[in-house]
Amino acid sequence: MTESSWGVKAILHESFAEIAKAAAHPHRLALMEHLAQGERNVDALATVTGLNLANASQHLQSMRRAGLLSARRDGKFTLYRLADDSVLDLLDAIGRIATSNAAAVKEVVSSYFNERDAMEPVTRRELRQRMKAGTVTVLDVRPAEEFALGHVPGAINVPVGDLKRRLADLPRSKEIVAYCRGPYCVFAFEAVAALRAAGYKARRLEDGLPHWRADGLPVAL
Amino acid sequence: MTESSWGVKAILHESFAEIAKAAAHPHRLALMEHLAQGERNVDALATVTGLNLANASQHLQSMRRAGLLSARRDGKFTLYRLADDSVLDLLDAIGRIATSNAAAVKEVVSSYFNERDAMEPVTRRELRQRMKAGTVTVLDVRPAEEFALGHVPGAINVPVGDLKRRLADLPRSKEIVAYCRGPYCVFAFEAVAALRAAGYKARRLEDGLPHWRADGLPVAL
DNA sequence: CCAACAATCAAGCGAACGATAGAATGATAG
DNA sequence: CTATCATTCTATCGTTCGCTTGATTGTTGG
Repeated sequence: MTESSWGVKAILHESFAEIAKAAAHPHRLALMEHLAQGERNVDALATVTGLNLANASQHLQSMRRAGLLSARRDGKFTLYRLADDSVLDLLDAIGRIATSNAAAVKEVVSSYFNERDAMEPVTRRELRQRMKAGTVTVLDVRPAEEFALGHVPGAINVPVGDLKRRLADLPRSKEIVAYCRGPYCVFAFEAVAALRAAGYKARRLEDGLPHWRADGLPVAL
Repeated sequence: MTESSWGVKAILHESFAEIAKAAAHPHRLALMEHLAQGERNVDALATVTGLNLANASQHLQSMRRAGLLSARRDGKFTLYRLADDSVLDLLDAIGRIATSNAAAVKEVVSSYFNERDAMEPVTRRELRQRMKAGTVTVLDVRPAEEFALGHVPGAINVPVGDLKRRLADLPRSKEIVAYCRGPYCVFAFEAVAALRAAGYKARRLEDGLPHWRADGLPVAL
């Protein structure tokens, strides 16, 4: 009985290691960040991450084998997506360890969080209430393709690169809440900084669309 | 502004990958499982995991560099421990993905969970209440050294290998709740099975001591 | 100061990984 | 049925990883 547990432990640790290994590459993390926004085909993912097609395909397959992704065929496209919301938890856990224990990350984060209180994010709960009350403008600063895969209902899509030239689209009367891909997507930080510089009252939403969706909150298409 | 974010993303993904990589090895996962029980020196960890000393030392150092572990010197010993409770979250997230998406793990888990309802674990909250009411015997089936590093107050320590010959130490009147190192430590499953075979009423505690401690519940020494 | 022990360091080896290019497969549209 | 496009497969090459061995550093106790 206890002899058998030797092998069991080994099997579990080996399986766990395969999952961690599948997440343990910068390119694969980038791919997952994009996949968290919604289903995408290989070519689109390769383009957006700047990877060679075959290379992207191999990374995606290795993550699929490990159980991080699932794939389905649609016509001549292979559409990949995150296997599960638990994959988001994994990414969150890694991020939390990084922000508290990795020097490089602490530095980057603090350079974006320099106005500590001011950058304090709006919670999903709070945003939901203020949306109902109509006291806030929601701004989605991701690229249009990602916006198209799902966004916070009523949000305005202005990719961060277009923000300066499209300030006129945004009402000055209400506070603006900006969001993007996730807790470590810098677009929302940059957007808030730019908006404030232009005299707007702006804050960012905690995390991004993937967490909003995983929380069971409504998503518009 | 948006040009700078290219590099920022790369830095973050690289740092995140280092953390995942540090967790992505069966031996390192085994080491962390033991460290979750409390501080240990290199030699003790090498022995308990069956690793060569230098090898264990190298694995521990790589995890320390990645921010998963911290170390302190005590006399001629180097005592390692988990850097943070967030490391437990990482291990949990990996485990959750494994149980839902990895074939090998699903098989192992289902073989231990074969009596689904019967194996349903006791929650920490429930155990705490029943401890106060005195309606339960708590059984710690980990090795004595780990018990010594901290255990649920009032728990009886009977390492799983000694269980059959020490059944007399356990009262038949109350239900027994067994726990060990964590959600994937098989000792508690085996103990519950053995106890039931001997006519006891027994269940296992959800997770193990590390989660009990991380939850802020009292730990005795 | 020296002997004993804990841990790390340094070098070397085989195995696994990651990227690339080119061939092969699968699916659709004419 | 063929041409085309999306993706995967195969082979290759350089790099990194993991383990072992033996030497080195650091700390304690006599």
